[in-house]
Amino acid sequence: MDIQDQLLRIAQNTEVFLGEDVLKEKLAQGKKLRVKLGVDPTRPDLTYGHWVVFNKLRQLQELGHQVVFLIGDYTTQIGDPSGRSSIRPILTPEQIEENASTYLSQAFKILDASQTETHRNSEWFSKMAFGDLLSLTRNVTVAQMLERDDFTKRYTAKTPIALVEFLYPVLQAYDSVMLKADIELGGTDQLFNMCLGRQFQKTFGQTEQAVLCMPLLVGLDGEKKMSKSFGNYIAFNDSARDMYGKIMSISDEAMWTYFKLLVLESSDQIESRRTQHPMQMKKELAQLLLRPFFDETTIAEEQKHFETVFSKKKLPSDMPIFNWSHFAQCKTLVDMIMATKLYNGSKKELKRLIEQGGVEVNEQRIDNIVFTLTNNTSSVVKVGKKLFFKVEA
RNA sequence: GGUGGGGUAUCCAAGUGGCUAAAGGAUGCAGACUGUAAAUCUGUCAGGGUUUCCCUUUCGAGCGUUCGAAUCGCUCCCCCACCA
Repeated sequence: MDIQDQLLRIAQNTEVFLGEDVLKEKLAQGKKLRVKLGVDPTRPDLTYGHWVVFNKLRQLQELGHQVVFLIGDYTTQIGDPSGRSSIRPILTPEQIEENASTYLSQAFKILDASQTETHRNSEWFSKMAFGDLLSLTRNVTVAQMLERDDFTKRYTAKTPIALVEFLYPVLQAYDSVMLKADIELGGTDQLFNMCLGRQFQKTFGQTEQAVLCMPLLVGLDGEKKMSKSFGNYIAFNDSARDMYGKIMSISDEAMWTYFKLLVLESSDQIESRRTQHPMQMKKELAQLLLRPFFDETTIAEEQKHFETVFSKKKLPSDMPIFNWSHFAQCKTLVDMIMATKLYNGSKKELKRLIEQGGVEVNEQRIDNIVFTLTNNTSSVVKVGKKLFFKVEA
């Protein structure tokens, strides 16, 4: 592939692309580029939000470049004080290792493991002398720090910023120096840190890394970025059923960005999809997005389940079964539902749900909270939109 | 270090002695309408019970004043701003 095409490929879907000239030169020399991605091992569960970044890494692998995962084990041990999560417990090295390996095994569902190199930043930071850290911090000014978007926001909103938080960008930037990164990848929220990496590399006499910011994938609510802390995510570890259901529940508008960022379809392809029924397109999206994680049979089953339960409003073919003996202590239906442990709200919430018509027995709505099933008869109970179970004699 | 302002439920935020399990938003959940989309409307949103009512816990933490405290007093913890 010629250099211009490679650059186009690299730039595809990026929100920010800095350092194109330097990159072009390196490509002209036929250099195998080192592509850095920093990984925060506090939360091992990956979401589709990460997929956007992995897609870019995979593209770069396909172009023959070297992906370097940096596990921020050292920075994690200090404990991330950002936002309100300052209470977050500091992880032990064992936990960090475990998280890191979970992270990688999930990542390799999208990426080629054989073309990936991993490092830990404890390799250099654990040996670093305090004086060296001090001279690193000399390279950055406070005004510069405050320019970082989220610091600006927090500062003007008068929410606290801990002093350590200023060190994070510094450490991350130094990682780029140690890894001799040619490209660093991240979400747009990483822009500042990655630019600082460029600055540091220059100070250390290296060529500046190119910076690629991938857009943040919008979450299930259709507004905020997909993130565990907002609860609007689809996780790589979700069950096929959850994944399918969650994809079907995204908004039509968000669906097109999913096609673009996750499936990597061109705008022509997406335009032609727009002319068709959105629901049908969403089903296709779900199929495409489940493929790296599940086999075709499972996907087909989940599609069928979805159609039965939600489109036709019929009962699902499989549901948990409980024997009557399980409910020996139960007086009312409410007690029985609680006894299955499938409902994860309070008893009071469940009663409210019944009062509002959210509970059915044998497809008949229940409207009083003292409702009782006839002993030793088989019934199907539906609680809310998604929870079903069967009671058998 | 000095001065001033603050800490209320998942989040934002009102409330300065009883009518307050605490206004109003937002989010969530359920119902209607649908395509488990969006929009809209309605209800609900601390826990438990023998459920037109009763009990328990909750307004940063603790102690106190009072028949009665989110509200008043004392001590402590934390945050913000300005000045240094």
